[in-house]
This record gives sequence, C-alpha cells and structure tokens, in this order.
Amino acid sequence: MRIVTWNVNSINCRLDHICTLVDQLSPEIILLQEIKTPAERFPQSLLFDKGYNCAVNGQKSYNGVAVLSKSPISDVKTAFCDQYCAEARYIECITGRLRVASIYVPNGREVGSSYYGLKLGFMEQLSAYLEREAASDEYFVIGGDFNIALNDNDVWNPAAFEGQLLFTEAERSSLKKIKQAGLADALGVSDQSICDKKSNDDCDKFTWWDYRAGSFDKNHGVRLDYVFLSALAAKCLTQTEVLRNFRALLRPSDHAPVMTELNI
DNA sequence: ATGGTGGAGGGTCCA
Repeated sequence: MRIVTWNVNSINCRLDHICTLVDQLSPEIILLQEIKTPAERFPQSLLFDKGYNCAVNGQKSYNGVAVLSKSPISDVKTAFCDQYCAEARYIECITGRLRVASIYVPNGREVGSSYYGLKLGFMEQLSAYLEREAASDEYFVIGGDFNIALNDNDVWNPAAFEGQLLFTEAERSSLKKIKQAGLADALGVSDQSICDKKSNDDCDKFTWWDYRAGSFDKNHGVRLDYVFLSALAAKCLTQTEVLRNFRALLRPSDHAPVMTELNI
C-alpha cells in the first residue's frame, strides 16, 4: 500500500495536481498539510468521488491538515497534547490497520523569536507524545512538513545554512529526538558517514524548493518533509521516494509529495 | 540592502 504525504500550499489551488497524483499512483492514504481552508470549504465530495474518505482539521487562510483514505476513518484526534492547539497543525486517525497522523510543524519565522520558541516547544511535546506512540504495538505512520532539515545533506548548501532557520542545532536535535523515540525515518537519511559526496544524486531527498530565485531549476532544495514509522510499520517498508515531478508542474506547490510503500 | 514568488483575501500576513 502507498502512503503519500504532501504540503500542498492550498488544497483548492492544488486540486488538479492531487487528481493527477490519485490517477497515476492511487495511494491508499494521503496526508495533506497547508490546506489553508476551513473544513466547510474542503473539497470533500470531489475527493469522495475519487474514492477517499476525509478527516479534516481546517483553518481559514493558514495551516490546516487532513487525512484522505480509501478505508473508513475513525478515532479522529486534532491534538497531540493540550497545548499548541490554536492553529490547525495536527490530525490523527485510525484507518484500515493503521494509525496515521498528518503534521505541519510551525516554521519559526526567525531564529530566537517567540515563534521560534514555540516551534521548539511544539517539537518537545511532539517527541514526548511519539515516544509513547512508538512504545505501543501499532502500525503507526506520521508524515508531514516538519520544517527542519535533519542532516547536512538535507540542505543544498550546508555552509550557508549554518545557524539559519530550519537548520539550527536546536531544531535538528528536536527532530533527532523523534528518531530516538523509536520511529524510523522512511526516506532513509543518507547521512554523511554513508554518503560523503555532494552530487545531484545526493539531492534527490529534497522535498521543498523556495518559489523565489529559481530555486527548483538550480536544485536549491531542502528536505523538510518526513515520514516516520513505528517498528511494526517499519518492518513492512519497501520503498520511499520524493515525487519531484510534481514540483515541476505548472503552478506547483513549493513542496513535492513523498510516497512511502508498505507491504501490509 | 532588498528582492526574488506564491497563497489567502481584499490589509497585509505568512512562508
């Protein structure tokens, strides 16, 4: 079964691309971020006609996450703790044999700002929650835009990114805590010890390219989107890839989808 | 030093 996570940067702007994805790959589950619309304006009936049930945590203009699944959806939760609920950044549910979550971690805006502090607090609470989730014996999958680059080769120019937003030590260590909690990084980070060259082949794990300055054409990308798997789910992992052709379409999202295949 | 682009919504804010 295929699970796709995708920061679409407005669901209503990206409907054509989502339909293309569905027609080409027919994923069982699609985790969406930055839908940028309240639930009542989410295109639920169109997606239902495409074969998907929807769970939506919507918000006007900003943020917003959703889960689409071919299987029935139950046990929907829109928070992982009792803080950080003012913005629609999390949704979790049970569908089929899986518990899945779609997450949109705050950007942080500026290193040292109050928003940056909130981002680190958000990640702290998240890793505490996921530690409990990882310890449970479930097929658990969380995917989304974590707004953090984990390793040096997850940014196009590590020297230039040093100390910058998305790449500070504090952000990176907060993301490492999720791995330490016992969840597997499905896209399989090729860390510097395994992969020491800096070629274009190395950069196929980028998932985001800024709209500005021709970043995509220059492959000035960053890996911001991740899929993490519980031990049980990780045993079923067969493949993960970035669908970067969706970033090359006309009027694209600034993020490419990430597709994970599980043999369940 | 700033802008470079795009989305939401009809101001600017946000990324």
